[in-house]
Amino acid sequence: MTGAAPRPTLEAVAARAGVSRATVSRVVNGGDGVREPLAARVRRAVEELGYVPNQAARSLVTRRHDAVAVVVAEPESRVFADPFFALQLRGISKELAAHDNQLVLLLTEGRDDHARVARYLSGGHVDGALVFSLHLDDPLPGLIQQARIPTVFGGRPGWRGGRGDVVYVDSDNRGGAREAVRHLVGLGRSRVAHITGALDQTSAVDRLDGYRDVTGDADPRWIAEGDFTPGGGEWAMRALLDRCPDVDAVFAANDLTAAGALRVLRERGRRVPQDVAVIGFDDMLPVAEQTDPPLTTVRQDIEEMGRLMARLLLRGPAAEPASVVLPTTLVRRGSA
Amino acid sequence: MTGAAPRPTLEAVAARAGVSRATVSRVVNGGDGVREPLAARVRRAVEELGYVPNQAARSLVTRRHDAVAVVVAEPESRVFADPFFALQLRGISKELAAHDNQLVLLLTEGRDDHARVARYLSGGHVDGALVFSLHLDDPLPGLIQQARIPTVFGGRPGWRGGRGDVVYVDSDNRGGAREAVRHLVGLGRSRVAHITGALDQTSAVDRLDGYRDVTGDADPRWIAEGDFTPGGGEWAMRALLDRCPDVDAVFAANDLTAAGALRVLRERGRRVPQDVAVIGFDDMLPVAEQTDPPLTTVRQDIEEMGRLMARLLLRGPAAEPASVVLPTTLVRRGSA
DNA sequence: GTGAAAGCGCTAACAG
DNA sequence: CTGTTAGCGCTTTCAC
Repeated sequence: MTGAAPRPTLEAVAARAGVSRATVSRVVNGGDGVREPLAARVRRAVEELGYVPNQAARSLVTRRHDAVAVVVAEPESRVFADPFFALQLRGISKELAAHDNQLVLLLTEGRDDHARVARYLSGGHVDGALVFSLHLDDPLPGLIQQARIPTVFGGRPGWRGGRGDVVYVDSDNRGGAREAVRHLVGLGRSRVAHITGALDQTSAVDRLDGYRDVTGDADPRWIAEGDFTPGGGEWAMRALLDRCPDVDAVFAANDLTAAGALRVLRERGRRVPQDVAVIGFDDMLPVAEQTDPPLTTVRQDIEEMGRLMARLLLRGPAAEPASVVLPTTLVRRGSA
Repeated sequence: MTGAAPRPTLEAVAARAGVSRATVSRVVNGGDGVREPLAARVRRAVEELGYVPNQAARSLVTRRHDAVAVVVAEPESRVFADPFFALQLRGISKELAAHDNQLVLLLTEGRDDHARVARYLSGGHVDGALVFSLHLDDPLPGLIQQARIPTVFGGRPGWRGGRGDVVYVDSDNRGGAREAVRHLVGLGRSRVAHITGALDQTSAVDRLDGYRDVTGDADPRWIAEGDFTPGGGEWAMRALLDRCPDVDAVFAANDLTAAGALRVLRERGRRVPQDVAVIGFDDMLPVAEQTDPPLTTVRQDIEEMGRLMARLLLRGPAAEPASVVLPTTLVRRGSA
């Protein structure tokens, strides 16, 4: 494919306006230092010809692209199902727009795509990349680091051999988890269980660590593995009730998991919070406010995380690369 | 932001390998017509220097980008909630990957974004655009046509003044709707109602037209406006039952709507399909197979639509621009 | 303030 | 086969 009709060049505009290419260039890029009558003539010529600068040519000399790639190493099916990601993307989108940068979303599904994405990033199409490294064993982050373009990760990357100089934005998962569990303990609960998230994601591991920080070497039977989905929450809650019928509190790795757990608790006739107190994580309003009872949960500002990722990337390599860990806050509702 | 360390150029590789730039270029681009020993030397130099071609420079001369933009004129929130879109995107993604093209997803939310997207498309970053023009009054399609790059629309664009030469891929919404309603009539149903989709989308309008094709000038009270969501389906079904208690069949504009309608029917004690037969549209498996009873519905191959859009775009302006309307098929399950 | 000239890094004829 | 030579369209010193 070869773009449609030949589009007018700077040269053409210059000829039409009776000035030099340099002058047109100046006008097109803000117009400082060009006297008004001339500038007006140039603008008219641009208008008449429908001139649009060729970005490839421009980038070739400026080495800037005013575009940022967002790389998601997940099949669309998952990406598009995850409200968490949508929120983060919105934050990114807003921040980039404010800096007049174009957001370029690169989806990868499978090995072949990795190579293409790596090539795209190294190829000089974008000024930087925002990468979601959702899984511990994802090879993409490594590939991207080799592309040697400024990169900010969403969530602490957990890939083995992670070098020290990666920049990421994350919530204080461990601290938030601690606060949740402490709250349960403060409520007088002494048999606090935990339903984990998918343990190939650092967020799940960190929350588990936070739980352990408070409970110490708790009986491992009080830890049930989930996967951040309601179904996983149900399954784990059942297992938990079967092996520890006297559980009196549950800290779930996220709100969806908690929602699943709540369903099972009701099904088994446990009252929440009287018999079993439940705390989630995320504070996704559509979930947390709709459950019965409304969910006490650890809030993280997801959209802000996205915004911050973009900001960190755009500020360039000037400031030393410092990751940011955002604080979380406990939101009390009815479930604990 | 200014890309990181200065990256090696063709020149550098040529110097290191002791050949000319042209030779390196040949090797890098497939290597035909370069004798093996030389080619090997070049490859080693490329390797050692970590050379990656500068795409801006390449595009400047080839006028190709091997990248295609997918433009979605919807806020992320909606895009990411819609499984329909995810499926289409998957089809596109696969087809583009097969042709070694990079998919660049451009999201727009609000006026400001439109300008940026238009600029991006005109700026020569991509070889073409795939555009989802979901709403009748969307200004984006018009803007994009002005960008004068090859474009294929997803779904018949309904914008006023639509020129004749737009290329789009769509399902035979009208024909599918006709088949559904005819099926209901063939079942002996004589009071067939319709719950529409969001009528600012052509797909909803076309399905309504198909319904009318069969029912003729039916009493307008048998038509209730929905919005493609389960909630809308519930609401519309209630209205329908209130004003036409003797309704014996419902054609819903999509499966989600049908699912909502089914809930209300059960709630009101109507048996499906004995008292009221129900047909949906889409055949989204997770929905259609999970309802009770399983949903009879009009299937469209959504992923194939995506694939086709990409194929149409990639084949270039060679073949005359012909839109494609894919056939639908009625899938019989339990509800009608 | 404005223009002339020199490239940015690469590919594509065209010679040899 | 390989090297030489022109640019692609734009920005950017540097003179005027």
